[in-house]
Amino acid sequence: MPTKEVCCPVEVTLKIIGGRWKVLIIHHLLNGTMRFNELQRSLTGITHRTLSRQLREMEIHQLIVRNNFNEIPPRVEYSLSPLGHSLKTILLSMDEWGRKYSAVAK
Amino acid sequence: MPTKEVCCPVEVTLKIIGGRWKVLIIHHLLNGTMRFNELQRSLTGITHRTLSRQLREMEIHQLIVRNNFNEIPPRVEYSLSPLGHSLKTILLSMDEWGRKYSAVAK
DNA sequence: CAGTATCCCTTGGGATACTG
DNA sequence: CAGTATCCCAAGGGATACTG
Repeated sequence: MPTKEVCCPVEVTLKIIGGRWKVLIIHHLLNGTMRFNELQRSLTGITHRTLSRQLREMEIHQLIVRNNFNEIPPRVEYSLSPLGHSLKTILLSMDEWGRKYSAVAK
Repeated sequence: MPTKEVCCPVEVTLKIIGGRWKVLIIHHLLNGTMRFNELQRSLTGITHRTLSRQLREMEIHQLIVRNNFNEIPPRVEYSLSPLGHSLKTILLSMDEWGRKYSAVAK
C-alpha cells in the first residue's frame, strides 16, 4: 500500500474525527465558542502544541471557525462550523454506544 | 500522561472502532458470517497478519464471534455479536456524514 | 494569551517467511 | 486454510523551550 486510498465514506469520517482529541474538542465546542486556553484547560492533559495542531487540522477540514481578534494580549476564539456541528448526531450515537459498552462488556 | 485514561464514552467508542480496518471489517460482517480468507479478499490491501490481529482485538472486545470448526483443512468463521451489530447505527451515521463531507468540503 | 520550534518516543500497521 | 513469528517504518502525539 504505497498510497493510503480512502474509498469508503465511513473511512472518510473516521479520518476526520479520529485520533486522541478531535471528538473531545468537538464535544466541548458544541456548547459554544471557546478561547484557546479555555479549551486547553477543559481538555485535561493536552499540550498547547498538540491542541494547536488539532485545531489547525480541524480548521483545514472546515469543521471549526477560527476568529482572531488581533488584540494585544492575543484573543482567538474557536467555534464549530455548520459542518462541524452536523457531527453532533454521530457524537451522540458514539456516546450512547460507549455507555452501553462500558455497562455490558467486562 | 503516564496512563492514557479514557473517561468519556465517546472516547471509549473511538478506541474500539478506531484504526484503519475495524469499521471496514464490521461493515463487511453486517451482511453475515464470513471466513478468514474471504474477509481478506474483501478488505483490499490488508495483510493476513493485520487481519488476524484486528479480529482478535474485536473478539476480545466482544464485537465479533469466532467459530472454529476444527476441520482439516481449517475452517474458521467470523460473525458479529449483538454488541457488534449494535454499531450499525453509528456506521450508518458515519457513512452519511462522510458522503456529505466529500460533497461539501473541497 | 496564543501560539512555534525541536526533539523524542510509542504505537499501528506493512513485508515477508514459516507452521499446524 | 488460517494463522504466528520477526523485523521494520511512518505518523501521532508528548515534553520542553522560546516568541510576538
